[in-house]
Amino acid sequence: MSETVNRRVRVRATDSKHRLFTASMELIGARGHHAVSVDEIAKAAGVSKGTVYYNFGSKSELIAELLSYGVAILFERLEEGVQDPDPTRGLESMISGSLEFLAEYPSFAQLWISEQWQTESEWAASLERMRHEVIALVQRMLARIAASGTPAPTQPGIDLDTLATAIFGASLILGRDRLVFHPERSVESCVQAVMAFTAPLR
Amino acid sequence: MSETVNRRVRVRATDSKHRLFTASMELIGARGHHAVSVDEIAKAAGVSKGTVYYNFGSKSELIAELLSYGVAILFERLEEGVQDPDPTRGLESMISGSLEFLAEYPSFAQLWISEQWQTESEWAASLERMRHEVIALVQRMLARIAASGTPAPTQPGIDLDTLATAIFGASLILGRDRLVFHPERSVESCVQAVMAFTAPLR
Amino acid sequence: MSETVNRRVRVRATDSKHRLFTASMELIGARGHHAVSVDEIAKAAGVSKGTVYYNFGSKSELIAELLSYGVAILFERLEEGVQDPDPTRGLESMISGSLEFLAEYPSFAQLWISEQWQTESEWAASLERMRHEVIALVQRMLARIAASGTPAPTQPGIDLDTLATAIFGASLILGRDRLVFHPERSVESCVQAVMAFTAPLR
Amino acid sequence: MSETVNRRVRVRATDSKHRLFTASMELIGARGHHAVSVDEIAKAAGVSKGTVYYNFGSKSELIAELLSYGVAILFERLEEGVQDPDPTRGLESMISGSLEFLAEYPSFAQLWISEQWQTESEWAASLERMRHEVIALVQRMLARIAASGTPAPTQPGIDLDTLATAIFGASLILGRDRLVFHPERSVESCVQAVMAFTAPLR
DNA sequence: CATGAATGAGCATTCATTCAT
DNA sequence: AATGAATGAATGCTCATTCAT
Repeated sequence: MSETVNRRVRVRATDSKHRLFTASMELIGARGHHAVSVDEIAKAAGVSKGTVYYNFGSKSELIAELLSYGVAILFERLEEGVQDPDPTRGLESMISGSLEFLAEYPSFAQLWISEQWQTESEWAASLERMRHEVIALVQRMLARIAASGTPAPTQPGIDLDTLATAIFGASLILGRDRLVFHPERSVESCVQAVMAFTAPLR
Repeated sequence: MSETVNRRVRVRATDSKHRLFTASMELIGARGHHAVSVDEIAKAAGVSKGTVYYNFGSKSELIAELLSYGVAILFERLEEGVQDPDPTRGLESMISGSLEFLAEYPSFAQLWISEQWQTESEWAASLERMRHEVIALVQRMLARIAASGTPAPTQPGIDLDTLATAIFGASLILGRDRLVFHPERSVESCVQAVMAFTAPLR
Repeated sequence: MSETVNRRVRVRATDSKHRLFTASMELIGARGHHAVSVDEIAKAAGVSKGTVYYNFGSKSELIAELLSYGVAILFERLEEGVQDPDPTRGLESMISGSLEFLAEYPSFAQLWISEQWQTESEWAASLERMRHEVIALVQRMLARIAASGTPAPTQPGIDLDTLATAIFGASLILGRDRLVFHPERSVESCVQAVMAFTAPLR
Repeated sequence: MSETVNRRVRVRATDSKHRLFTASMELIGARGHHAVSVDEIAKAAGVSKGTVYYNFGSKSELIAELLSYGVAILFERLEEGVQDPDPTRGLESMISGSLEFLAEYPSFAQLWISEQWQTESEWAASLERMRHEVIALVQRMLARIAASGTPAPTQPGIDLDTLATAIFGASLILGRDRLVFHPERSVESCVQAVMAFTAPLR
C-alpha cells in the first residue's frame, strides 16, 4: 500500500516537473527566456509559482535542467549515426537526427542559438561543453570520411575543425529556420544541403 | 564663423547618438539586449539616461536603429561580391566580407542570431526582411555558379534556397564562433569551409 | 482549529488591501491622485510597493476600485432617503447623507470633483454612470415633490434635469467646501441651503 | 522705423505668450494640468519648449498666469451684474455671465474645479482668494435681495454665506456640466435652476 | 508537496528644467 | 526672443525570490 502511495506521489512530483518542462519549452521557444516570467510558466503549466521554486530552486536552474535534459536526448540521437560503419551515411543520420530533435524541442534550439555565443551567459560553461562535444563528434566523422575517400592531392587540407563548426552552424540554423520560416521544407532536403559541405572530402 | 558654429553643433548632436551606438554595440554583444539596461548604456556612453530617450525615444528603437545601421553596412560589403564577374570568387568575397563585418559589429551579429528565429521578437519584421534579402542574394550567386559549372547530370538538383540558407547559417555561426571561441582562426579558413558547400555545384 | 487558521489568512489577505484603501483615501484627498506616488501610498499603508501591484495590478485600477467602493456606500446612504414617503424629507435625507458621506470619504469627493468633468479621464465611463444615476435619483425626488406640491400655474416649468444637476453640484461642492474651508459649518445649514433650490416646486 | 521693429517685436512676444495661453487652455481643459506636459503645450502652440520657459519661467507660473488672466475676465463679467439696481436681475446677470465665461474658458473652469478644494495645491492661495471674493460678491447680492424682499417671518434665516457657496457651486458645476455633458442645454435654463435657490428670500 | 501573498531591487520611461548658442 | 539638446530625479511597473501555512 505504501508503495502505491509512494509511486503515486513520485508520479505527481514528476508530473509537476514535466508540466513545467513542457510549458517552458513552448514559451521560451517563441519569446526567449528573458521575455518569459516564472509567473507565466507556472500559469501555463497549471501549477503555482511556488511549485516552480519547490521543484527547481530558481528560474536559472529550470533552464539549466531544460538544457541538460535536451542535450542528453540530442546525444542519444547522434550516437546512432556514430555507430554506422559507413561514415558518410553516419553523418547523414546524425544531421537528420539533429534536425528532427530541433523540431521536437524548439525552445532548446532557440535557447542554444541565442545563448551559445553570449560570452557572459549564465549557462556558458555547460553550453561550451555541449558545443565542443558536438563539434568533436562531427569532426571525427569528417576525419573518417576523409580517410575513406580517395586521396585527393589537390585538397591541401581544409581545417576539419572549422568545417565541423560550419556543419554544426548550418544544421542548427537550418533546423530552426525550417521550423520558423519553412515548415514545408523536408528534413531530407536540409540534410542534402548540409552534406554538400562534405563533397570536397570525398 | 557661423559655419564653425554649425559644424560644432552638428558634431555635438551626432556625438551623443554615435557614442550611444558604440556603447550599445559593446554591451549588447556580450550579454544580450535583455541583460543590458538603458542606465548602463548611458553610463558607458558617458551621457545621461535622458539623452538616450531624447535621441531614440525608446530602448527598442535604439536597437532597431542599431539593426538598420548594421544591415546597411553589411549590404554595402555584400555588394562588392555581387559585382564580381566570376560568381565563385564573388561568393567568396561576400562570405569573407560578411565574416569581417560580423567581427567589426559583434553586437549586430549577436542580436541577429538571438532574435532572428524568435517568432515574437520586437524586430521580427525588419529581421525577416534582412534574412530574406541576404539569402536571396546568396541564392542568386549559387544559381550563377551552377549555371557556369559543368552540367553534372548526377546532381538531381539540390534545392538552392535551402543551400543558400545553409551557407547563410554557416557563415553567421562561423563568424560569431570565430570571435568568441577561436580568435586565432583566419577568415580565409572559414571562407574555405563555407565554400565547401558549393563543391557539388561545380 | 482550521477555522482560526482560515480566518487569520483571510484577515491577512484583506488587510493589505484595506490598508492601501485607507492610505489612498487620505493622500489622494489632500493632493490629488496625480501628485501621490505608488511609493507613497505603499509606505503610508505600511506595505511594500510590490503589494500594491499584487493586489491591484495598477495605480489606475486601485483608484477605480476606490471609486466603485465609494459609490456603493454612497448609494446605500441615498437609498434611505428614497424610501421616505415624504419626498421633501426624503431629499433632505439624501442630501444630508451625501454630505456626511463626503466628509467620511474625502478623497472620494476630491476624486469625483476633479475627474468627473475631465473628458479624457481614465475613469470617465464609471464616473459618467455615477453622475447619471445620482442625478436621475435626485430628479425622481424632485418630480415627486413637484407632484405633491400645490399646482402653481405661475411656474412655467423649470427643467427638472437641470435643477437636479444644480442640486447635485451644490451638494458636492458644499460638502467638500465645508470640509476644507468651513469645518465649523453644520450639515443642517448646508442641507437647508441646498433645499432652498426646491422652494419653487412647493 | 525702430518703432515698427519694436512694435513687431512686442507683437511677436505677445504672440508666443498668447499662443501658449490658447494651447494650454485647450489641453488642460480636457486632461487636467498634470496630464499635460510642457512639451505638448509647446508643440500645440507651435513654439519650442525653451520659449515656454522664456515667457513663463515654469509650468506652475504658466498655470498661475492662466488663472489670474481668467479671474480678471470673470470679475469683469460679474461687475456688470453688481451695477444693476435690481439685485435679483443683477444676480441673474452674474450667473449667466459666469456660465458664458466658463464656456469660453473651459480649462479655467476645469482647473478651478479640480484645484480649489485640493488643500495642498500649488495655487491654493490665489484660488482661495478667488473663491472668497466670488462668494462674498454673491452673498452681498443675496443680502440685497433679502432686504428688498417681503419680510418673511417664517424664514428664521438661512445662512447667507452657505447659500452663496451653494449658488457658487451650482453655477460652477452646472457651467462645466453643460459644456461636457449637455451642450444642448441653454444658459437661461441653467440660470433659472440656480436662481431657484433664491426663492426663499423673496 | 504545494500554495500564493508579500517583497524589494531593478527597469524603462517621463518630464520639468537648464543652458549654450 | 527663441531654440533644442541634455539632464537626472522621480514614477509606474515587473519579476525572481521568499516564506508562513
